[in-house]
Amino acid sequence: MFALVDCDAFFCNCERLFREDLRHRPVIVLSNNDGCAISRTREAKELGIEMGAPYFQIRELCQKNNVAVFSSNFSLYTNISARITTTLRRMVPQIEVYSVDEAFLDLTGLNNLEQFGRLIRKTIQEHIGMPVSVGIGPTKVLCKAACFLAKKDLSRGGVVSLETPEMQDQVLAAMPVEKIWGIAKGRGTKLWLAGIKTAKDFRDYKNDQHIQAILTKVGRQIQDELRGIVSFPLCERSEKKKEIMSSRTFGRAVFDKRALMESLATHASEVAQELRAQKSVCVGVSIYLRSEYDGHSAQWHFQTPTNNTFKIIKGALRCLEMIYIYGIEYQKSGVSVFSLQDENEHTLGLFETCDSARERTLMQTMDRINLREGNRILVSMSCGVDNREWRMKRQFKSPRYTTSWEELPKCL
DNA sequence: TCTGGGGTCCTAGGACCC
DNA sequence: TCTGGGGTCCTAGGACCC
Repeated sequence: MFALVDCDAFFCNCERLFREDLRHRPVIVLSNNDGCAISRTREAKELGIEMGAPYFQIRELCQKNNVAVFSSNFSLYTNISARITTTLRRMVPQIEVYSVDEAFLDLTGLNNLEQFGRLIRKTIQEHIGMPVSVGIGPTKVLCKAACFLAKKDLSRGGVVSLETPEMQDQVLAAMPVEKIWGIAKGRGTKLWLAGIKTAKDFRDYKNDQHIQAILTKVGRQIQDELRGIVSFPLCERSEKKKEIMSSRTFGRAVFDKRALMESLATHASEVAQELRAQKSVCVGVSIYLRSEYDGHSAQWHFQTPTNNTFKIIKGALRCLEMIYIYGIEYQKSGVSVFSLQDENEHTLGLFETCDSARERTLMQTMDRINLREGNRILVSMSCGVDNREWRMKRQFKSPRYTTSWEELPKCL
């Protein structure tokens, strides 16, 4: 048996720890540039503030209802998270820290699990002051389902156990399929089309091959977990990240290449620092730019096995340079980039005219969206990179494969 | 005017090899 | 004009998570 310990409205409750006066007030925490709400307390949810709601749309609502609004403070949240982890480690032999606000616990050998769940809840509340919900079950997916109910149904006191088949039946039958851990909109729609609407429908669906076909291996694993068969064992996560990214949207439109270079250098050194902290060496760097303005993006990769800040910055800047050259080359050669849009002006894809591979993609996309006669398709055109309004999203990534110097020859 | 940032895993398909 | 079979490795892109 496992347990999932999941903090309630984690970022908000971190802020509340230092503000007694906020205890009963609605609180939200905003993303970078105060763009949108990324954490809401129950009181804020009740006001109708959705996850990811743009702040400019809810500002008035917040003012009217005396909502306490915070910009995010990630170093604080990381610190609180570490304290919770330490407390949990004292209570069970093995835990897997799944994210900043969640951990799975191995409950093997324990009795009275529901009671133990309540003890965990009480301990974290007393030691740190953080409210948590606990879900207990034979697999991680079932723990998640239990936790989902623990958060939703307050009468359960924040702890739900799915130890018995009867409880599993009851909870899964009331759970829409897209609420299952690992099933979101994309997979949810596919299941819906197969007539599978609840978690119980999914668990009891007999045609495993069909699930394999529409949801691939992951879908089958999730289905097994719902049946109580462990597909995702508890694992102490490797401290070594496979990719390290630093990215931030600009607060305002950026046209200036120098400004891009400067912020790229800052990101590059952040990434390099983290890379060395985990004693890794990157295989290369890549950068990714996207203009929210017209949806165009550009990326470039550069192979450079290093952990040296200077070299990483240089690599990133070189990528940027290549993007500029690449863009300008496009203009010179007269190649146009077309974006295909539907009648609502949603971009369906970007295509170049003189590339057969892209043309194939275009055809496939046309097939996929099932063009019917009478559909209005807008084709807009743009080319080049320079003078573009780079507003969104400049990412700097160390590559997928990070390793130690000793292992380096293997990945070259 | 204003919609985050950081990750993981899987698959398809291309390039390449014998 | 015809055009094997089997394998590996890599990458882009999709889907999902918090």
